[in-house]
Amino acid sequence: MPVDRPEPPSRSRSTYRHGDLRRALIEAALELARAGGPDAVVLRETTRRVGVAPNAAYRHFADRHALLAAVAQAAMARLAVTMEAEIDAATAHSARDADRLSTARTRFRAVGQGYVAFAQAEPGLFRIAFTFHADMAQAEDSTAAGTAGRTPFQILGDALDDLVDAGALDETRRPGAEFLAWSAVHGLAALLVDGPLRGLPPAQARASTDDLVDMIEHGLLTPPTTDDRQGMHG
Amino acid sequence: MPVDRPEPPSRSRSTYRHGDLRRALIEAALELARAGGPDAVVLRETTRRVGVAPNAAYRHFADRHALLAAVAQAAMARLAVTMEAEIDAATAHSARDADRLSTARTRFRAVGQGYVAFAQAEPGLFRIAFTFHADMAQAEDSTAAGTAGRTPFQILGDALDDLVDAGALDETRRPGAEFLAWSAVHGLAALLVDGPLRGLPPAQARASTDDLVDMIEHGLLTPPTTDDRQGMHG
DNA sequence: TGTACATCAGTGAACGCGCGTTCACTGATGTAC
DNA sequence: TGTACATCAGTGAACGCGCGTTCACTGATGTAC
Repeated sequence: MPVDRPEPPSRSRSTYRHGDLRRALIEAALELARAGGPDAVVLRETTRRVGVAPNAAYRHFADRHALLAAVAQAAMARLAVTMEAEIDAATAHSARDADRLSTARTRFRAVGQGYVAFAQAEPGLFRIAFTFHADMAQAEDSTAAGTAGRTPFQILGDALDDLVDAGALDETRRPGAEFLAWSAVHGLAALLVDGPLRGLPPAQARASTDDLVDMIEHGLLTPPTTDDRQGMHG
Repeated sequence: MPVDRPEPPSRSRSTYRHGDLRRALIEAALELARAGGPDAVVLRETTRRVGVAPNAAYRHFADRHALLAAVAQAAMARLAVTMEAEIDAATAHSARDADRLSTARTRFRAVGQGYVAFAQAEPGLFRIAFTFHADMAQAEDSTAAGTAGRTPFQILGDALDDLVDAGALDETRRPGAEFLAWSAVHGLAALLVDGPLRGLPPAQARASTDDLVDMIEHGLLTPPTTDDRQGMHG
């Protein structure tokens, strides 16, 4: 029978020394980050929560920074999950009578909503994801965890590609569009997390995000006119 | 001869005990923040740099947090100064043949450029300004330092008002426009400071900011169309 | 199947460090007479 | 002008704390024979 392989690691196994200390440490550290951001991720407290000696962490992480980096990566993965879920929910609603254009727009909007919703719901995780970012734009080692999965950056890029395919976004404006859209949405998220928009009710945050996505869409849609920067060159 | 006075004080004053310890501490702490962000602002190191006993700080600040808050306020003031300077430089260039519209646009663009330039040039100060923000949107105690001066938020608001006055921005879209524009520019700044755009050459950052401001202008200019969110309601 | 052995995940104790904050003080300053 | 005094900015020493990291170790595990 295909019984459990001699595999040491697993969630609730008592077969090995601990089971899966590395994963347990990351999860405990994630809880700390959730509550207090990057500064709250303290090695000793992490091991304490797992019920293990402080130095046991050094079997799995070179030092505190390595733990931080792993937590940041996990936080980024959670952001991606939230975004995917938001996309699924939004497209499921409008799947019936939606044409290609409106579907692409719905998806694009959901990308922004998911991003902002995560930042507001999990400010600590959002902050650590960017404090120790592992070059999110490059999706090189995103396959490390095996589950592959799109990064937030890839999710955004795909949504923009959809807009192009649906004819909502001119192909000539596609290059670099990620960074424009990303900046706008990230800025709102940051102001909600760390800035003067902290404490805004989620409903208002959603409305603001809608307005912001409108601005992005219109801004990206409109072809550049020649005299746009005349003030700079006059 | 004007030999060194017995003065313990800072600049050149010999009038009082130290002269102006509070200001000296804030300036030393600003240097720490410049180099290492909020976490680098350490009370003991601050007093050490000023050449004073650690507990001397408690004559001027209730605790470390109060020092941090003062540094954040000073950093925000420096951001405002950079923005004002950018505006002055930009409008001086185009002052000759510029009409009202292009002047308003130039000013608006300079607001964004100044903001992003400061973030890139002084990431440590930019970060502390927002980590311990004292409700920047409310300009209540901005007169505390005596120099009054507009806050970054006010500068942005005034630039938007100019756009409305010049006819570049529809009055109906003015309310809330600060937060849309601010989000976009702040996001780019944040990605440059803390995110995957870190290390982008200043020239490219300027170009990206121009693109972003274009997007904002177009996005704010275009009146909302009724079917914009059909994907959400279908 | 049983035994000897190598591996290496987690232990226990300790380290040096720098931190924020407190206490009772001291001595230069400005002021009242 | 001179003297006594109150003020309070800065001192010196100490505190308890929790941190990250190191060391030599131990003992359960998987493996070779």
